Amino acid sequence: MKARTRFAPSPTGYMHIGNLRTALYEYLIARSTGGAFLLRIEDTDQKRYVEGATDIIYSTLKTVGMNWDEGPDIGGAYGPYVQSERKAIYAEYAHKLVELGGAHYCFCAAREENADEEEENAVPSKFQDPCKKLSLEEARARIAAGEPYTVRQTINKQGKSRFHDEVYGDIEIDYDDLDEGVLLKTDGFPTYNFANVVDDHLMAITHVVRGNEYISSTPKYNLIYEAFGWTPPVYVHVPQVMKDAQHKLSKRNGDASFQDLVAKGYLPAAVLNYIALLGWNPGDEREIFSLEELEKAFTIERLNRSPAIFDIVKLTWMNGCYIRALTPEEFHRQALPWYGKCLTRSLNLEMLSKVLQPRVETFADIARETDFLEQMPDYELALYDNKKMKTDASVAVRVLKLAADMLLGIADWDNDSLFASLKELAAANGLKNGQLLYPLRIALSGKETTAGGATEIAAVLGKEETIARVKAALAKLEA
RNA sequence: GACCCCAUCGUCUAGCGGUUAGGACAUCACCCUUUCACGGUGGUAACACGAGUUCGAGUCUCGUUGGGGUCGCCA
Repeated sequence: MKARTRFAPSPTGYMHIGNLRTALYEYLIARSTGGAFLLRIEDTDQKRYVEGATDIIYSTLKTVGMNWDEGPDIGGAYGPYVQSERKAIYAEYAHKLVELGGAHYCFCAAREENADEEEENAVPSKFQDPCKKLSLEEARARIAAGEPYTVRQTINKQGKSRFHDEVYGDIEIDYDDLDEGVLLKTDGFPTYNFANVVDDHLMAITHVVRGNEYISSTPKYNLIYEAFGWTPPVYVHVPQVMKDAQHKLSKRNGDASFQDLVAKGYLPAAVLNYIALLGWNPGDEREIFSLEELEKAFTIERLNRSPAIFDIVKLTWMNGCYIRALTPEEFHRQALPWYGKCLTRSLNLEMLSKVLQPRVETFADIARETDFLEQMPDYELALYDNKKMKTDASVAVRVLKLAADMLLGIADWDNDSLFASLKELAAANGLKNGQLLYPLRIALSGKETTAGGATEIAAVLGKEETIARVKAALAKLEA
């Protein structure tokens, strides 16, 4: 069966990780069945609209390669794809629904935003709407007189409502537990509860994929489908992405959005790969998936029911895998802008990339790994003490003098030549490699650990700076 | 509070009545090694609890506990 799915975000700001994952599952359901994936902008709440938010949605989906077949920008047979442009459609269907008995006009005032915080009657009662008793003629007369109104869902059914969800199975909810919510607001805009039903039907959506917070209200949507005589879609409710066991991942708590992660040096493909596995697994032990591979491997059956905690540590590991899988040229190309942020000195950047690629997990690690290249840090002479390498400050003085002389004569300033020459020098003076290389690395970096060894650092720094640092180190040792 | 959902190593998960409960991240040890990484090998670590069904339960049923969600003219 060819599925038609939709990603229907509201343009309220960032692309949240949970949203992106939902979009991914929608995309995968469409692609894995040879169906269509569409984009619909749900901007029925003008108060929450954020300038530029739709551009973030477009660019995020494009960045990760989730191309849509129909949408506001490219059109399609079921447009328009922006809800604010469909206002007349909702009004038409809302009035129709009233005639069909699925809704009624309501003149009650909106409840205060900050109504008595802790309602003393702890027993919440279903909203009892007096307007339900109004005759249609009476209601229409009041509307004609200019009185503000809403269209509110009418729920007169008794007993149990049942529906099937692809992930959660059969769910049963008592009709008495359903609220008669507003479908069309005073301003003429629909609420999500109404717009999504009308649009999903009109746009021939076959699979509705959304967060499981919508499970409770699904029976209400089914009532609307029923009243119109429409067939409800296949429901695929997905569990939440959590920050920890108690809290949902949300921008409000300062949790990372997709663009935050990219800005922190994560690769879009790695982020997408990681979130795909947050609630889905292939059934075997593969973990690294490109979008194309996900399209092939994905099935709704392997979606999970329990919430998943977003683990930045594992994402970081996975990002490291993606970075190492980059060709050296591609890594270098992507690293360049990051070098620009923290390095001003003239360095052998190709060599630096070679050293860094297997050692960084995100591009943001570059700054931490290269700080000493920009400027020698202050360091203790005790750094020269190393039992395993059998070195200390006095050994350092001796070997650095030897090295300084030899370095002057090296013509091919690259890692291989440097390493070969230094090895030879060590052998000629009865030294272990480490006794020569360890102090040299300290002299060049002033750090206990560095990305790359002594000769690699020398190759990155260049001849002039290397010799200058060795001389400075000698001066410091002999002071 | 009512209703709905969830429950396997710290985390993501496999498991669909009989397993030494598997993998990945993290962690620890060792190997490799010019430090650090990468890579390799090995280790520690889980079925929330209680009944029941069954010859046999992580797997099925019920309950308890814990957590989450819904109860907006937000989506």
